[in-house]
Amino acid sequence: MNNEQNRTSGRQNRTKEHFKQALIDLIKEQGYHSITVKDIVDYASYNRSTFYIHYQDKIELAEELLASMLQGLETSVGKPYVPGHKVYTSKLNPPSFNIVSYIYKNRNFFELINYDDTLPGLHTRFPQTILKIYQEQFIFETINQIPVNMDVFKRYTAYGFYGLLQNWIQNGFKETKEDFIKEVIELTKTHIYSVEYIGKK
Amino acid sequence: MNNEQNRTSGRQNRTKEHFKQALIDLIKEQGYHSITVKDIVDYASYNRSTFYIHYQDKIELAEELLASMLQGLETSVGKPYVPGHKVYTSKLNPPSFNIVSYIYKNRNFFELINYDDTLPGLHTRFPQTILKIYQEQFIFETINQIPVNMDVFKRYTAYGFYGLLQNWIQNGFKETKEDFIKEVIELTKTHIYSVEYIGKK
DNA sequence: TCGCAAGTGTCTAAGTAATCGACACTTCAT
DNA sequence: ATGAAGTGTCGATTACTTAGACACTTGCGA
Repeated sequence: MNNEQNRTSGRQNRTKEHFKQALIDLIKEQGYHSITVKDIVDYASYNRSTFYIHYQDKIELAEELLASMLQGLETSVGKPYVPGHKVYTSKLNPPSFNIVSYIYKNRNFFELINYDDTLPGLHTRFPQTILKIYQEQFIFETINQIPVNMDVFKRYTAYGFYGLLQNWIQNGFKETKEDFIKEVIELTKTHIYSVEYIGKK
Repeated sequence: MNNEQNRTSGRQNRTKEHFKQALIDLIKEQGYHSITVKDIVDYASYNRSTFYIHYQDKIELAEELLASMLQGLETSVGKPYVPGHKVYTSKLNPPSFNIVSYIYKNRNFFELINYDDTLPGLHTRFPQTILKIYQEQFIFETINQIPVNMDVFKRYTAYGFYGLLQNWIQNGFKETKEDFIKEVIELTKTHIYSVEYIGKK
């Protein structure tokens, strides 16, 4: 809407993206803690002054990178999924499908979970975000016609799904997106036959 | 040397690199021919005018990309290799090793050989460059103590090596750099026992 | 323990890369 | 034939990036 913002936001965002990308690559190369601001600007071919125009320090960059990726993950899954008395296990539910797509699209970032000295908070906040998505996006009330504690069920399935994701990522995305999804579906079929949403009316 | 050039060349090069990277990604997404200048600047988040500051058209960008990568390949192999009466087949000769490293480092680019509608000239000029390197870098006169036509020998081994490289790239770099190199060494051992350079004095 | 190398965070003046918007084209499909 | 989309160019404007200097902190080796 504001012309001045629109005209320049592209440049600013572009620059910040380059710093983020540099941070990702450098973490893989040398680990997070040993990275200096100088390393980042050298890698991204910017002047050190430029870095401080955009970020207070390395920590702020790291936090913005993590927050933006997890935010993107959340927003990429779309609207809450309401099956409405319908068996859905013949194909992966849309939110999980979108999660897989988003992670694959940004695999360069998510590969950071393979590293020990990596983005602070990644190893805790990534699975938490998966769980949050499950909690917010799924509206089920019974599983296989049996009422269940949905809070427990969502936590269980979210972390189970996270475990599979982690394995997929750590193995370097050997399976295609489609094969991985298929694998998850097959697994799900073995113990979940239907999920139901009991509508109000 | 020139201060004014040094200060600004970083910014220019950075921008051009972004256009090159955008072109690589877009070729993989939609093929070379359907890409427009607008696609490139949109993808790289630049204004269309900026593109024309740096390049005349898409073709010039494509040619510069190809030329710079093949130039980098050539210069990365280092000095001419002179074994001097020494058996070398226990390890890969340095030039080939450097070629493998360079390709792996720039695998994002070299993956373009997997595509049909790809960078014009890539499929012909890439192997030609390998051959050129072999022709310029190797100074051998006998193989297994037998004098050979070096022109024929270099062409034969260069294209053989190229075939292995292509397979490695097309399979998504499944083998590590080290494993691939080991494989080439083992193959070489089966038919080449020694190469010699007959010095003048 | 001293001293020095390397990094941090901040600031200003200056240069220039990138932007916007408009123009006159050309293609191409409807 | 008519409009949508892309091309190539230009000039004026903007604001991003730079260089360089400053005072400070850290850490390590002599």
